[in-house]
Amino acid sequence: MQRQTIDIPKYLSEHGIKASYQRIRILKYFQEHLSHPTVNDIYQELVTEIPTLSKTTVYNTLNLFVDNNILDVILIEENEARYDWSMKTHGHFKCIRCGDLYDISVDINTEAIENAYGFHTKEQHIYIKGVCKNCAKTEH
Amino acid sequence: MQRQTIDIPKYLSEHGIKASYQRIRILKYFQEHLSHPTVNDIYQELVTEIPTLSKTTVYNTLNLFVDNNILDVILIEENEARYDWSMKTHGHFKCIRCGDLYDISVDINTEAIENAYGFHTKEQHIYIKGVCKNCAKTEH
DNA sequence: CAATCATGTTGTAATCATTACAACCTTATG
DNA sequence: CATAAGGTTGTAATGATTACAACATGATTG
Repeated sequence: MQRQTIDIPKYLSEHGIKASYQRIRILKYFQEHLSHPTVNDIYQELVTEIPTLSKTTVYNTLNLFVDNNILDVILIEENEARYDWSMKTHGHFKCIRCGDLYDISVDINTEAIENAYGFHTKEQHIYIKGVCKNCAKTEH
Repeated sequence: MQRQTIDIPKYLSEHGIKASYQRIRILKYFQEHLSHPTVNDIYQELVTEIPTLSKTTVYNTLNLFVDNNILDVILIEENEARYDWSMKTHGHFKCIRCGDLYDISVDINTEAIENAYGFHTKEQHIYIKGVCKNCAKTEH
């Protein structure tokens, strides 16, 4: 499913969520930005267009979306959560120099782990920290 | 290297850390508990034997250990950090029913990722959430 | 041994992300 | 309209983490 072509109100209804204005705008943020925003990133941008927007609403909405499997939480920062509209399982790479966050295509064999340990997997999270291509270039 | 046989003061010196009483006791905590404690877990247990212990010291010491690659931070909880004395690369599994945290033996092909994206890897973190063997048994 | 200096520890206060809660507003339904 | 259910908002509380300054400790030098 292409993120760009999604009918957001319809998409919300299909996930059992009533399509309020704020919820539409917040999900639209993810449609327009292929990034991994924090609560504040979203709030700061939307509050310029929706002056009455409350940060609590952003929190409520993001939690609602996570509970309904529309968004994933990325716990790669030490102090705040980032959110990701994941269309498929992937991992994240954070550059410790420039701080940018990249999607990476990586998968682990959860079936082997389930067999070995008897676990039933719900989510898998993979993240790598290091130095990105650009930063590796600039200062050897 | 077996965690049980390590000479802690010597181990700290080898990592360029002065072996104070508090630092020894905190690292010893990891030697005695094969768990993934929070700052509070460590503080609560040690303060009974070291009544003057400050929580700030636990924070300072754990940050010091992480900076010197003795401990890893596990960001699997939404609200607080856990710490792990990792002897080798592995992943973590958190049961969403009982809340227990397990070590799992899993590795990803970082070399392939480095080649594909030009990243230089410093750390890799893998965690899975789901239902553990015991909890899967108790309620179908 | 005493003096001195660097380093480690402690407690309090501040910071900051997140949540609780109550009041208010909006929407759907009869 | 009237009413109820649900959504939004703002403020206050919570709780993990850090900043900072005072104090204690341990090593070094004369």
